[in-house]
Amino acid sequence: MSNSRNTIARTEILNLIREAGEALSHADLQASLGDLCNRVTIYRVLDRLLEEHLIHKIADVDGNITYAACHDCSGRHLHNHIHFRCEECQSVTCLNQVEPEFKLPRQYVVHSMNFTVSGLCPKCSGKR
Amino acid sequence: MSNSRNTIARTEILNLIREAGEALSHADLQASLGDLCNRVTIYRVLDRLLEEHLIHKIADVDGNITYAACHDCSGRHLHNHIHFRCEECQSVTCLNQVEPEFKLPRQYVVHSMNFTVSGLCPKCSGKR
DNA sequence: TATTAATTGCAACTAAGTTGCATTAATAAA
DNA sequence: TTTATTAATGCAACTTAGTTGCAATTAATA
Repeated sequence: MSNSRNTIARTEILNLIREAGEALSHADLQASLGDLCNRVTIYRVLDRLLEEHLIHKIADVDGNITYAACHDCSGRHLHNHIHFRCEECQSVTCLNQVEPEFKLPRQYVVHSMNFTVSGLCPKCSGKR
Repeated sequence: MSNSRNTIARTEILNLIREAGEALSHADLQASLGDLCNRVTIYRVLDRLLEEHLIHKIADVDGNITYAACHDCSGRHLHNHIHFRCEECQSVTCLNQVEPEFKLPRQYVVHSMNFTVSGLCPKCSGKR
């Protein structure tokens, strides 16, 4: 059971993230939401949605943070899929079907992963 | 040929990064350097070292940036090894021997990668 | 040694994220 | 339905991270 409340800001932010074709930054959300809520509220709602495993956080190699919807994280919240950041159109997308394989020495305990590849997305590489 | 100059700040920063057993943040460097140079200089030296492919940049899932030495990047500067961030001791290390395997759809053009796994490092997982 | 341009320090600035606190409002209980 | 409880919000102020312009300095070359 959750004591998280269904507020307008929460509903709107979750909808925006779920319906976006790509991962959204705090700035993206703020632009879309206009004055529906304060920018601090956006930070706090994002924190809650992360805790509730409804969204996940993505950092590219420069530390830029974006957020994308979780698809099936009720059980485990591992997100071992690859994210792609396009250097041309700046979009960040989840490649849910691409799971990297790797093997760490036994003593390492893995809690979470952040795999981001940068380059040109299909749309932008085609334009060249 | 390079028109980059061998200054005291550059030499010291590169030494610190090369001799550290783990990746260093701007704050780590500033703490070690004391007043050897201005904090702005550290940012600028790091940018130069990145351009010269002597170090690489690592972002963990929270967007925290650290820097580690490159080992053999004269040819390609791809850094497709895994980085591990320990949630206990906060250290970030390069696992140079661990290269993840994955396959992107053909249209994607890859320029750089950022793979960071978080959890407990061998030292900290042993203490439990 | 003199010249040139890369590098630095400084101050001021922008951008990103956090905190405390009074107010508002979603939910559960009466 | 009304009331009580406490999660959530707005606001202002703050911290932290990184950037920029410019004058002064200094490494490297001639």
